[in-house]
Amino acid sequence: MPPEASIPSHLGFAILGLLARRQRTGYDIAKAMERPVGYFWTARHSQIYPELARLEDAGLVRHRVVDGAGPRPTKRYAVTAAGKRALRSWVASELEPQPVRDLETLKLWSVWLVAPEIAKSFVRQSLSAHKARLAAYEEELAGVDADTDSRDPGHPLFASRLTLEGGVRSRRAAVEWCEWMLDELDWAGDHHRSDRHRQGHGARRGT
Amino acid sequence: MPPEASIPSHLGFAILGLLARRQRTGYDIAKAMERPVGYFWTARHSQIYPELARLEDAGLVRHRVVDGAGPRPTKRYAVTAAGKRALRSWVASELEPQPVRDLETLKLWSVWLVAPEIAKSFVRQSLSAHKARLAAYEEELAGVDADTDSRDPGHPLFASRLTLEGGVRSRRAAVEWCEWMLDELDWAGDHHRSDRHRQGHGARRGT
DNA sequence: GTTTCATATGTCAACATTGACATATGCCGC
DNA sequence: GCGGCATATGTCAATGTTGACATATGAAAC
Repeated sequence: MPPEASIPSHLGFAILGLLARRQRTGYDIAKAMERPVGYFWTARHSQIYPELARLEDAGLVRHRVVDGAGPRPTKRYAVTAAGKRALRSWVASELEPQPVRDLETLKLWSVWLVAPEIAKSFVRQSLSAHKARLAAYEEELAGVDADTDSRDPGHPLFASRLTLEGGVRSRRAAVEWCEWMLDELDWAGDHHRSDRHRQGHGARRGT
Repeated sequence: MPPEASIPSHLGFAILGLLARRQRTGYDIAKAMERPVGYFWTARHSQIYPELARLEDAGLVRHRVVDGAGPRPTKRYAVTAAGKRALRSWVASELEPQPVRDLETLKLWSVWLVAPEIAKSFVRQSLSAHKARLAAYEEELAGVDADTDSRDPGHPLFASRLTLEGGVRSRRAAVEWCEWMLDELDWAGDHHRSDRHRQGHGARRGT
């Protein structure tokens, strides 16, 4: 029996999710954390290798040494039956609210401090980032969508299709939002200039 | 001159953004990190108090002791001129790509492992959370929108309006996405069953 | 009257995450 | 043949973040 299997961290479940689809080396996992898993969860290799060791201690994954190019033995990991059970029960568990950390919105929240022109250049940066991500999602979704396996709710591609669809929808909304903000800033900039020249500085408050 | 002002952390800028709108105690900041700033950035008081001390060391905020109900002296913080400059230049700086950490999508990505019925209950949980958040955003936006200050690009409420509009749009997209997923799961669940039992089945709607 | 809640500030251990350092091989282009 | 890149796994110090512990007062609910 493996040591008592403590509940893995979020990263642990991200790794189990990858290994449940197919076996991988730690290096493969690190690459997947850029794309496509990196679209919603990221980690560096320096976090992945220790986490794999912890998962193995808990009996949720195991490895076999294979041929490879590194200076150390290359290890290929696979999920165990216990690992798959842990993953399944995590998916079925209540979705706890997660801390939000959105740097883009945080910056935008203080955008009233800078001139409308600078605000517009900020929004344009956001817009192009969202557009690029949208294009990536759409391309990947087209590939998944063409595969008939993506209609089978028991196939990994089914889940890939759901997540990609969400990505496309949220990025489309973000692109439209940025375009709306540019309109607002255009109008506000003009308006502001017109009655810019004198008004008192009263005590302002905001929420 | 204060000690050399190192660049504050993201949390530091969140706090500066709050104090740039008006003075607050550490406790007030902690409450604001639930709502409305908590909509895009969160922190506990155990993180806020040390950060305020660091910001003060860097000369970006200062405090005055006021009457209060706590066991220790109550401190009211305000942003300094240097703090406002730091915040402004951060807003104008390039938007660095941020690590994504989306637990909801991470779970969904492994949803192929569970029965469609369980998947549906997961999506229903998401849906109700998104709907609740959407309602909160809409209510807050209605209040901000009614204030004419929210049209002035130099007023905090202008920035509040932009961020809330983004919140409304993204949550609306999320609600529609969840409803789309429920449709997909309905159809896929039926399809799955009918395949197994060799029964005929009707048409489905488009992607 | 007593429990509970909001006010109010702090510390600390544990865990999560990043970025730098460390290492060695094979392949490709120049 | 040499530089750069992909393969491949690891450690470590520093920073970010959480959850628990600690404390005291006034007001409202029961």
